[in-house]
Amino acid sequence: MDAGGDGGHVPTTIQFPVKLYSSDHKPLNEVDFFTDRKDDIVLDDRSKFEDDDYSDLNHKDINLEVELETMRDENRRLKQELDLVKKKLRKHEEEKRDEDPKHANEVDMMPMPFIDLGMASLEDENSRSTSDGKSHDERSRLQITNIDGRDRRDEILEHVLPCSNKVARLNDSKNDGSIDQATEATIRKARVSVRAKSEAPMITDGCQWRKYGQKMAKGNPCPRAYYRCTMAAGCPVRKQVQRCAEDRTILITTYEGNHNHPLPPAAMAISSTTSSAARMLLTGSMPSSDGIINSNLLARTLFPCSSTMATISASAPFPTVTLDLTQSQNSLLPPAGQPHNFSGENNNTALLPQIIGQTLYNQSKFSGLQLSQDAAANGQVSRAGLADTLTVINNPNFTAALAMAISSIMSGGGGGSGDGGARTNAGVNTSNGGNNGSVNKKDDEFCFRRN
DNA sequence: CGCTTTTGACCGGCGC
DNA sequence: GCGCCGGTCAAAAGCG
Repeated sequence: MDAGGDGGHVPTTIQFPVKLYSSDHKPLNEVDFFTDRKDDIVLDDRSKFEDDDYSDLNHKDINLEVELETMRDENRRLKQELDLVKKKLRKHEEEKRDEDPKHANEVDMMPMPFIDLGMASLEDENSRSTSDGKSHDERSRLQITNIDGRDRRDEILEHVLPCSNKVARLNDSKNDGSIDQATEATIRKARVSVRAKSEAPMITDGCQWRKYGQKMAKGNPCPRAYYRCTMAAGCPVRKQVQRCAEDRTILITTYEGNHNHPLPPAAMAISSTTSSAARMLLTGSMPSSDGIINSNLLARTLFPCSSTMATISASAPFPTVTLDLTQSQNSLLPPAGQPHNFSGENNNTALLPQIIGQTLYNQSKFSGLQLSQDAAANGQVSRAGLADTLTVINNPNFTAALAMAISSIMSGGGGGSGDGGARTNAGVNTSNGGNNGSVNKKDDEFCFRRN
């Protein structure tokens, strides 16, 4: 995300709502995705496309059919892979339970092999909370490599890094740990941007920052300030702060990187959220431009109760998640002139953790499957949405990342009450990348906004 | 005096 | 190769 892109993109909204049904017309959210029925998912497009309509399918439609079929094949393959992994996991779990009953629930909590989710603070927490003394990172690697006795990291990596052609594939890095480094490098490039109305020069997010630079960015009369985390020596986390060009009351804070030190609870929520979002952005993608769509699905999955909030730019080299709090400012943010405080130290505090916690809480209840009730009500469908959905739910990293995100929020005190209403307008917005004379043409943004 | 901020210079990536 | 641009560095200045 860059200044120009932040500064007033007005995305064109194209809706791709979708409701999924299994082959026996059972709503998909009631379907066990980890059964064979997953392959039988069909799109309930009857409300939109009558049979006669298919005769009018143009080449794009046909291409979509081909893509969809390809996607189904891929899903079958992934499912078989997943089944195999599940069997191995069960076996592993049983063996582990036999060995040491106190580990009995460990696999349940992390039901799939997953890449290091890498939030330093969470790793710290995990390492503290586990009795075997292994860090989360260590255990992740063990799971990846020991599930069936062979190294599966390449396969998993295929799910993690497909969205960026510029990220080196690590075919030669099976045994030296460089996968983690490369993944981390990619993750570091992923950014999370928070848009919030504020008269204060900087939002209070619980961390200590030192300003190390300021630049005028093209297309924005407001300077962009660069900050580095100073809570620990060598902490790689940086953030950029800039006012929106079109509405200077909007403060845009862009975070990049993962802290290498424990965080205070105040900073924990936003840090883990940005990290989780960034990782989900990267993990929920496909090898083509469709990856962007998947990322959007993640956005509306991750933030089901606030479709105006989540914006994801998945394009390389800096995929970016934007949390737009300006839409809900009246109820969520303190009055103009007061610094925003996400630290949970006063009455209106923990706002961001609350938002995120609530959305993740909702997500945890709906498992990411009840994606578009509104869409179904409107009778709108999308084949791209189907492929999109199938890929995401087939991605082991999705669940793992989601679980980690949820656990991070819960442990960070941002659980939120949750309204249970995972409603979302599954609108996929596309901007032309020229948002307000965009500085960075590399970011093609796909946004969600309530119409 | 030590820390932070400011600000011009420098560097690397990218497009033409 | 050149220019543009974003990002970073580091010396100087400011501040408590």
